[in-house]
Amino acid sequence: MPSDAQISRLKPGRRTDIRRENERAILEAAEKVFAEAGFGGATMQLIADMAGLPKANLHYYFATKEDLYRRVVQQIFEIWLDAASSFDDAPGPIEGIGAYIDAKMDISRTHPHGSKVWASEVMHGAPVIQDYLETTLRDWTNGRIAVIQRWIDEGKMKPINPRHLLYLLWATTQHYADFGHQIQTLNGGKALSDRQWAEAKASVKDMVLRGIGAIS
Amino acid sequence: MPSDAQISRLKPGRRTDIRRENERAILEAAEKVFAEAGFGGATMQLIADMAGLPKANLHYYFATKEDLYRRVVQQIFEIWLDAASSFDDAPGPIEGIGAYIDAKMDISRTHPHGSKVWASEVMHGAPVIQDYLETTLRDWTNGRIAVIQRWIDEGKMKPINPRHLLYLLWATTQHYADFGHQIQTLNGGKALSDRQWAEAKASVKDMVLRGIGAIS
DNA sequence: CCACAACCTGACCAATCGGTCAACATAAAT
DNA sequence: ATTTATGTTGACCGATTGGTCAGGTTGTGG
Repeated sequence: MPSDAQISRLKPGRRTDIRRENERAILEAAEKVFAEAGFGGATMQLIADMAGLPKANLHYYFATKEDLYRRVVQQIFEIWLDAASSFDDAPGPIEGIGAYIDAKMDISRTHPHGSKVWASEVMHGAPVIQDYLETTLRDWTNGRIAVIQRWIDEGKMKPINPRHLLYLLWATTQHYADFGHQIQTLNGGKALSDRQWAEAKASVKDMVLRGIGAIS
Repeated sequence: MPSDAQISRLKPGRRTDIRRENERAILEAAEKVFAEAGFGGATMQLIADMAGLPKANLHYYFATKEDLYRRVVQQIFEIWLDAASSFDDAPGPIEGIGAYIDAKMDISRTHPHGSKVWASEVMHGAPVIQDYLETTLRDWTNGRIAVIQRWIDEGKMKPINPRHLLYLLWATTQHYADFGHQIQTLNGGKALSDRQWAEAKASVKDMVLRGIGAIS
């Protein structure tokens, strides 16, 4: 059940700002509601309440529930793609994969809702972002596999399967967002502290980098 | 959208068999529908159709949608707990964690729907299995952490953080079920073959066991 | 100041869904 | 054979939901 904390929403006078500000508030509320209730369980009324707008006003900015949902999914996808820059200009796996883990873990902490919406979307067969998987994500994946393979050829890491390394990285980093509730419960009901997050990041980096033979 | 392939359902004459067989067909259909549509998106009508029963008959065996859902979630949880036996009587991490990865990966292949339902349940804040997390799962987790710590103390693996190792194991193994659609898309739209599954299991075990210093 | 476009919203509607129920069918017990 | 408990089902209902719309308000360019 989504908490009923309302998303802050300013009321600027200028026309362009009104549109930008309302769309931002709606998207922020929608991300949270879709994450906590799923697409089918989410209601436009609840999103409207959390954004501090009447429901009819939502449909003025986003024609349908699907439109709104699609925007939320695209948002987290773009954030993840940006985080991939850490990968490119790195001299080796310690820097590249280490920075990628840092970036993905940071996103799991700052954007847990978006991560859950993405997970839910994929679990349901990616009905709205299938084309992204087949184009952008596939290209991105093949590019990183090539980079990892180069590091292997250069003897900077063991000859592991680059594809399954990527899956392990995605799975582990996103787990801290998608299964955050389970982790919190196993942490005595308390959210991970700054120190515990740092410990998590260090642990993941340590195990992964040793697992691929980049460190001993 | 769930595929409309109907669950096979026999029609035995004996009373006890009728109950058992119908409940089995309903649970099998429900697991698939809940996984593919989420709790909110699933409809009793669709589950009934897939089980080959009229909707009213569902409510004869399961009073409410929540009752049916709860049974599905408990089912996968028990399957996972059984898989943990691999952990206990192992002399060290190579055998124990290796066998655990094998078992969890096998479950991801044979019970992908159940895994997704569990993931969805946890992502939504575990509204129906919160008590399981706080009791059974917590006890189980603490028990395995103790086993791993013992292996560390005995010098059989590096002093990594046992809790985050468990999270990495859960995340990675379940990823092959929960994100199976994404993996399939990145595999040219084809489900992983037997050979590819074996490669996945070997890759995960290789990276993890080296990551914890159990192998070099 | 005026006119137009953008923005806002309460009331409403058709469709869908979880769940109920009364009537009926069948298998097992007596 | 008769009774009884269990299983089956179409029809139905109240509640909820996504989406619409007519009429109003507000900002902005001329």
